[in-house]
Amino acid sequence: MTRKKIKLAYIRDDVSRKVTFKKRKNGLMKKVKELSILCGIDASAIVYSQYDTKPDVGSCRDVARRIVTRFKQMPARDKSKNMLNQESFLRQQILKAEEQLKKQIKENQEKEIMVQSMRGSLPADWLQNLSGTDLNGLLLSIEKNIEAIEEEMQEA
Amino acid sequence: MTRKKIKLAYIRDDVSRKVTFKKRKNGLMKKVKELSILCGIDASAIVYSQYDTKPDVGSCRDVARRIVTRFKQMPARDKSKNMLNQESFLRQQILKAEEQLKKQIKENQEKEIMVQSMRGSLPADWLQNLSGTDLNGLLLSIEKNIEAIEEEMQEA
DNA sequence: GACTCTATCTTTAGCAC
DNA sequence: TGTGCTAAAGATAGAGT
Repeated sequence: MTRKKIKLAYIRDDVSRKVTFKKRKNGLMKKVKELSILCGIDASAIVYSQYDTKPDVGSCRDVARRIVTRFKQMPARDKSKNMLNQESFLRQQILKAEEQLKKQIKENQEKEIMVQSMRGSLPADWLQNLSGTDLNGLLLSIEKNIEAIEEEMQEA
Repeated sequence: MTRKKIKLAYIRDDVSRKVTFKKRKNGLMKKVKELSILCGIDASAIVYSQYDTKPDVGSCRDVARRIVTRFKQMPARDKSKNMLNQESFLRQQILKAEEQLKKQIKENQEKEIMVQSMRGSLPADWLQNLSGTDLNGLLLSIEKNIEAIEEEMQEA
């Protein structure tokens, strides 16, 4: 039995790539969950792949559980007090965020067109996975990567 | 030296929580990168925390590199052909996604109000971290968790 | 394919500086 | 705060079922 370490490079063999993907995706989601619990923070991982129809999002149920637990533990009067104070503040913040979001989408039109073009070089099976819901996440990840992509294009 | 295993629970001690956070965040980002490279897929992790002003996003430069590499390797005629075909298709998809996004935001107003209220039970330092940019991500993560939160609330 | 097993590799908790 | 160390805990590659 040779259980050696593998090189950090694209796995050519289809079977072992898929097996590795499944194992490591599980491992990653576990790590996300652990980090979230241990440090009391919100963390999530998003994995787009040919192997799943939808992008797999490791969000942590325990985050929700923690929020609700704290809410239940609060005395009733503090609950309503807190609710009212925070609500107006957060309402404004969310409205502001929505405006920014729309503005950002508009401003990114040109960039998106460029990215769309580049996506022409992706495997066809990737494109088949693009459903309406997937695309929101796709836009997010493209946005995150867009600076790196632009740098790479400079060198071309 | 006692290097024992730790329980999977919130670390009370401020110092060791922060140290653990830093170490594990690095580990997580490394894992994301490895999965992405080994399996040729797009993966990213988002970590919101008190320790960083902005949410830390582990997107993979190598994803961008791979896209551009494939693009450069393509014969010129295929490039333009591919660009045109994909562009119109993806343009439509993106427009559709934008509409859905706006609609979704509107529909989620009620849910958001409930979540805002629940956020009243969060530590004050979380709230201080809410900048305009953070909120987009926050909305995303709340959206991901909202079903879990609602289930928890049923039991309350 | 989806499990199990386990030798080996990798991550990290607890310290020390 | 940051960096380094190391033993133990944990993840996983390869193989078998």
